[in-house]
Amino acid sequence: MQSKLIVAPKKFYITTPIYYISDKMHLGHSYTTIAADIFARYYRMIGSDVFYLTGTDEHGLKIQQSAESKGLTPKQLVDGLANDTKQLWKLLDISYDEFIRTTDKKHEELIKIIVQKMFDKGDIYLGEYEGWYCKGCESYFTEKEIENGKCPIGHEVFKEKEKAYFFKLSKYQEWLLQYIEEHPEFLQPQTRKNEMLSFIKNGLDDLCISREAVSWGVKLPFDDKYTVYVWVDALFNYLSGLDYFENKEKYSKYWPPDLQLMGKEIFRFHTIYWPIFLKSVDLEIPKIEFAHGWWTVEGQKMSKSFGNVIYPDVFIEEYDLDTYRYYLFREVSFGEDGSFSIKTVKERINNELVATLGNLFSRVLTLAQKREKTFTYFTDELSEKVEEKIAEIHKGYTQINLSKVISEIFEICFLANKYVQDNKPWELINTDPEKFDQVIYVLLETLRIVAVELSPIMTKKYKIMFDQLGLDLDDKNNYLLEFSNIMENKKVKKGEYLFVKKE
RNA sequence: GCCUCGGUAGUUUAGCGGUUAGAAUGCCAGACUCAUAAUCUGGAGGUCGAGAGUUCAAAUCUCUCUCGAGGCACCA
Repeated sequence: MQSKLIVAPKKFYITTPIYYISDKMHLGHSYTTIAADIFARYYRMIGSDVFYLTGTDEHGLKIQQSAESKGLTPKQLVDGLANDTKQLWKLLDISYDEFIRTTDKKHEELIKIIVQKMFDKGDIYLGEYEGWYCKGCESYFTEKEIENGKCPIGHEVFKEKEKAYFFKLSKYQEWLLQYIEEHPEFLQPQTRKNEMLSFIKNGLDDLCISREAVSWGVKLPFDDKYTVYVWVDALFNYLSGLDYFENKEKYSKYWPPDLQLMGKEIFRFHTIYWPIFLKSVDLEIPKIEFAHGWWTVEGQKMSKSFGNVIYPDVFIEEYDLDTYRYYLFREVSFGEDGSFSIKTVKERINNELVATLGNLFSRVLTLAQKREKTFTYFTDELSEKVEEKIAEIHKGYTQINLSKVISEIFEICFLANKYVQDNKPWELINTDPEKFDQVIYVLLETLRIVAVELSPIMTKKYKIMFDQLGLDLDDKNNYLLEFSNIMENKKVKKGEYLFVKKE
């Protein structure tokens, strides 16, 4: 798409974290995944070469134990769960280009090569790990996890020492600080960046990257008594997902990631370990790491024990997918924590989706159909304002501000509603048919732009909008983001309501 | 304990040195009838957490206090 208002980057590589698949994916997982999907769809639409990667993290003790208790092999267990996850993403209309699993052969191979590289470089050394060990769980626990000398399941823990491999994080501390300083966009939002900076300045300890008790994982290439620490394994999915070793062309086209989205709980791994690991193996650092907030539900922390976990598939059955995708990014400012409540869901539906957006479509299409003809290109002050909004929406994407994107789209709807009110086309049709035609053209073209701007967010409804506007989904020109003559000679046909009220 | 961020109309919030502090929602009144009782206009509602300072000028910068949220590692 060639718009005079927008400059599209040549390529756009966006990622979500790989999700640990011991549980069913909930609101939180879908939040990150849909956010990435919106970006991917937008950049694809404006003409960037997009690669969108998501996937699952499938190694570790939890999986190992869970499989045992179910009488399955770990691989059998994760195959089923990965499949469930893919099904859910399909239901949510996630347009990922690649679904990487840490149990994929290409991933496991890559991890071995990477770890060997780090080792050869001298960044990994054999040392001694000391921690609280639980014999029952065959695992070490952190100070935080231990309560009264007991592990989370209640076994007694003991201080134990064992040989283990460490990565020299400390060696890269100064480099990382300088890198962050020289790349102000690297870590966002600012408040999370500050936290990371103070964390680094407190001094980085070397990181234990081997696990002796975990057999379900990638073996260390230089010592197969151990498997590799989960975060080394997990982070490099962003590289294996690009087929780093199999397809250099793909890698050189997309690397480094332009935007990596995640929840704030794993920001540290992405802002400290990740760039340092990449530096260790001489790879380019991603452009932006962005941490979004957490959702509470009706003011309460979302957790299984409260029984208030929101599952997207359940929500969608009651409402619909586009409402879900819309609500998540309308209700809270991206980056902040948010509160999910049915009351605000209904308010958003009734006030915004129905009254402002749906009704605007409805009234304009009715008016347009009063003259049984098509309309010719015209511009006026509304078309100018709409173009300003197109630029603002683009800015919203570049600033990683999806709330701005949505509110600017609604600004267009407000402007259009007012324009209808001011011009009184229902009178013009009798008093000044020529003016009527001009007003309707401007409105129809405005609706087209609204539909286009909504398409990354509302992956189903925009199709209905296109259909009613007489636009062809497959015609690339129809997605143009500037005020154009596309709506000339288009036969509009009013159909079903876009959204219906919820009581 | 140390560090970071925030406290703006009933509610959610934008603004982060310069015209009467914007918006959405809720409330009140009016207009309109193309439209999903939708839309548009107007109104009420803010000592911009408290205090002090810097400045010609502060919601916006500095300091103190206060309330709230978050971070302080190996989370398998």
